[in-house]
Amino acid sequence: MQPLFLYNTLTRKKEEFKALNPPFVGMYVCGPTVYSDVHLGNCRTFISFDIMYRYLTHIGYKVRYLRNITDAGHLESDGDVGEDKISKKAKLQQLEPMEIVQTYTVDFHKVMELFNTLPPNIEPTATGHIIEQQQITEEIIKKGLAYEVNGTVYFDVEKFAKDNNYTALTGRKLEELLENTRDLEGQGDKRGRLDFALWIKAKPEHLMKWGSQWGTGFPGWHIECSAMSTKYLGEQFDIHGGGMDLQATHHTNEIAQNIAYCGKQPCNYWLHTNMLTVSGQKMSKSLGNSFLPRELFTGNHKLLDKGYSPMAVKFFMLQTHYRSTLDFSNEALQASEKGFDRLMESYSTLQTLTASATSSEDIKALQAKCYEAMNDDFNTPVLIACLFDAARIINSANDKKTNLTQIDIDLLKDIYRHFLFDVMGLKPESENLKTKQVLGKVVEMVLHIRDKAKADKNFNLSDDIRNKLTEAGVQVKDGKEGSSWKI
RNA sequence: GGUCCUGUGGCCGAGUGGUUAGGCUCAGCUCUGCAAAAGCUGCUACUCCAGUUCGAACCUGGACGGGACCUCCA
Repeated sequence: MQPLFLYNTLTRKKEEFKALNPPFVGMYVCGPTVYSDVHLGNCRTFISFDIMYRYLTHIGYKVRYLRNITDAGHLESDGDVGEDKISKKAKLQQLEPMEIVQTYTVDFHKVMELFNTLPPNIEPTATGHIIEQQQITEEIIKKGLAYEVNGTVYFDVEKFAKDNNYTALTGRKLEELLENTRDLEGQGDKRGRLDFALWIKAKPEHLMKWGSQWGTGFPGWHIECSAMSTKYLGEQFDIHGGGMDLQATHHTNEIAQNIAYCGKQPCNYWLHTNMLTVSGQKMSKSLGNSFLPRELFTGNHKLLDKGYSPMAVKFFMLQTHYRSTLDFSNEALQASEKGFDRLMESYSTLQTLTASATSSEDIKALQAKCYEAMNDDFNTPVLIACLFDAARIINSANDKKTNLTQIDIDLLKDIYRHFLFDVMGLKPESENLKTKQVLGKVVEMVLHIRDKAKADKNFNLSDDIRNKLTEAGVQVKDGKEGSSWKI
């Protein structure tokens, strides 16, 4: 087994990974809330953890990878004010809450498939684990670390913090947190300002609600992850992941819940992915500066010059380490797109190389560098740099400027297969997409010629072009702003 | 305001106390009927100030800039 080092948020250091029960590894990643389209930040996080999953598997671990679907329970704010996001949207659109959930879950899966990520081994839903969440809540009350007021159950943070390090994940001081927590209106019946809800009493108009010993309500924001990770990975497992924005609140509270429930730290390694930015600002739903994966693929967004294929976007993301912020720009995307094409082209070239008797390159060393990169906290940018070295060697060999033995050629094929395809989950662009892009350009060109004809008042020609295009299945529409077309 | 992270060449982005990151762009060369592709070469960077050190982009302190979290978000 390769010695693997990863950066642990809990210790703020790179540590060698030691599985609790090798070769088995339990990994939990906080999944999406399915009340609207996934945006790219979500995608980046899930792509990052997909690659960790793939790499752990590649070096021989048997991984059970869980990623939940949050289909209930998230509030507009952390108190008992606000509304369940899903039922809010449902009321807005006159739909059943589960209809919203279904729509966005299906869409989420489609997008993740476009990015060629593997499905998790288990993808549990919050609504499917209400009982488990209630049981944990009940147990925490029994331990004296939660209390019920008017049908809502709160976690007693300050009491918990007396015997436990509540802020272990952030390294903050509890006193400072207490001082700096803003005084929000409608904090309800909380005793402490840091207390958070495990179970929330539902108002009559609330759509998603369940019966419980505390009355009709719904689960709090953090409890589902504790419930589902415990159920499927046990009280202690290896890796817990999520976006950095979850670190301070969601994960901190999740750890507190688990310790309160069973007295154990839920997991050894906490991994956090950094944010996506647009023009230097965090891309987020609430800021409204996010673009949807589909908008990125089609280029149908005011910030984008053109569309980028899912694989080009993924490659772009992987050229930055997962713990660095990644800024989206047209230039950067285009640079990645070209680089990705070149890399893929070199793989085709590799298939046609003829072997020499001797080798002038050290392919074994290159392979070792690839492993070294991934073993260093999944450093995909360095891995990609190594693959570009491979591409240069392949192209040189193709130009007969360097020599490779058959053994080296086979080894290069292994490197591409293992790292580019198996670990990073990249794949050649589908012909379909490329054909479409080319077709689009051809049609634009024909229409450009037609515009010239129109300008010269050569309407015989321009009409002929339009008729022929229509025959071919391309509908041309002339508007004030020029011609547009669709298939 | 508090806590933390960060500042690298035209752009994007790795990185280690002394040795080439890599990609894209640009220029030149080789190849080519011309291009394209590919290869080679070049443009050789580390916010500023001070300190530690034989030596710092990499360590320490300060300044300035950017960002995240503290409030729903991956």
